[in-house]
Amino acid sequence: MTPSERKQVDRQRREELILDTAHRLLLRDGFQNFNLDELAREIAYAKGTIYLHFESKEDLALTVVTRALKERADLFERASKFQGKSRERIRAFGFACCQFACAHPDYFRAEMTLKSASFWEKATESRRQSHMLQSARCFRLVHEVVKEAVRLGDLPQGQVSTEGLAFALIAVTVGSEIMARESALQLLTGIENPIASVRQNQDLMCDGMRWRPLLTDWDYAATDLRIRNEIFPEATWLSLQTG
Amino acid sequence: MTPSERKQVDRQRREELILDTAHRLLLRDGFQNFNLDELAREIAYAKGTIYLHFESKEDLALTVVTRALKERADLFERASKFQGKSRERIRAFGFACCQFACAHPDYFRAEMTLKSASFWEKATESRRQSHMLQSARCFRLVHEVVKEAVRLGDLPQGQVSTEGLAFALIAVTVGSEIMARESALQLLTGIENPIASVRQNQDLMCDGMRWRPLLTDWDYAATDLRIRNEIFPEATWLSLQTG
DNA sequence: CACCTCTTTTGACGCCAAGTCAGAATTGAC
DNA sequence: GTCAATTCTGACTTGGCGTCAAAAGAGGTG
Repeated sequence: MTPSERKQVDRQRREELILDTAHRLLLRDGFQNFNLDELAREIAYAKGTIYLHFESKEDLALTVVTRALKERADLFERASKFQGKSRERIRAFGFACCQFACAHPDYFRAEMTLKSASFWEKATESRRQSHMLQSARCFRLVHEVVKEAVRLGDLPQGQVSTEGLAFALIAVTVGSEIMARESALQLLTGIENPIASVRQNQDLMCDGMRWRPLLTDWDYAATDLRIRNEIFPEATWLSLQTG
Repeated sequence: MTPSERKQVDRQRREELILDTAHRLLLRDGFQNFNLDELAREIAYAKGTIYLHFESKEDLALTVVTRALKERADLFERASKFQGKSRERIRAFGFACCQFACAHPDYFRAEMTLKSASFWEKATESRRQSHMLQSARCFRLVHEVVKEAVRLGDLPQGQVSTEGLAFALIAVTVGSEIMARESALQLLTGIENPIASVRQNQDLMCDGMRWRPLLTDWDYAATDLRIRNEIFPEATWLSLQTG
């Protein structure tokens, strides 16, 4: 390893230290209260050093969020490997969503914050692009399964394009994840397990599309077990649903 | 009118001036860039005066957002008056959502921002409560129709509670409204008309619940016209959908 | 090792905006 | 007209983002 290579590696390591620490502080305090002086103290580098890596507080926060989004896309990638009927395959994505929601319960709240114009435009172009790239990965993986389902005849395509169907799945998922964490709404609806609500709504949406086999025509609990065993052996939340 | 009554009225008027102006500036600049010195200049009162009405910048922004949410609840209230089959009645809420989305396209983005802990806790208790009150009004109005649909046998109730079904409708709506305004996703999905996407997804969700009459078994275009004529004569967006 | 140059890191400082409060202005009673 | 009470004000304090001149470090040379 040449000295200049070593420098690169050191720099990378430092960037990860910044990101890990920033992630922790962001979770604890939220973006508004998240403080770069404190971050500098925690990582034992000067504040100026942070600005050697990131152009602004927003740029840093976007990078933290994009890292989480990449995890999501990676989980989706794994989910897409599941072998089975098309609706079982899309169910594996639902499983991935749960896995992700457990690891990053506040993800979508953060995602919404950073999409406000005043935030987004303060981040660097390259970081915005890499966020959109991960976002597109997620969409494409879902869309592929939808297209295959249509091709196989499991999913009747009426007026709505395959893109529109993929969008519907994403919308119901994101909406459920966000709203199920609303404490006021939890009280009103009596939701105890946000994850179960998300999956329930995904099921309703798939049934609405007439994506076969319908919920009542197949043992999806068995599918879930297969998904866990074959794709996400590390998943721990599944017991919440049945127990 | 006594002098003290007149004072009350003046104060109220001033509060509305603040809220109207703040609303405009918030839309233009977003919460981050929204500046109280500028607001003070625009309303031609000193900054201190703003603090006679609101405890903090967050408190003010929450009040602006709550005013919009009240409009939403009022539209829902009107929608609930529609006479027809239960699924037509819930469709009137979908119509109200569109009406609201036209008036406040950025509403949900703002709603998400203000629900982050660091924001929410800086507003006064009473303003938080009045936000939750309007939120609950929206939920209850939807929930009433769901319960009635179950009672009438239009909506089979399986595992999911009526609250869960109402939640599903809200989740798909909010999720669609938020995601349909994501410019990156618009590109990927080819969504041109966010409003149409929202309604489409609501339809899919209702079909998923087997809420009768199903989309294919009823002329809902005719229902939409009735809803407009009878409940929302001021609506202008409906032509977008058919045209 | 001493010296010099080039790179990297630093943290005190400038600046902007939220929130405060002592005093100015206004009101209304007598 | 005077005075007390109320209302309003905007200069000031505070806190945190982002900068940049200077300090520290790295590496080469005699």
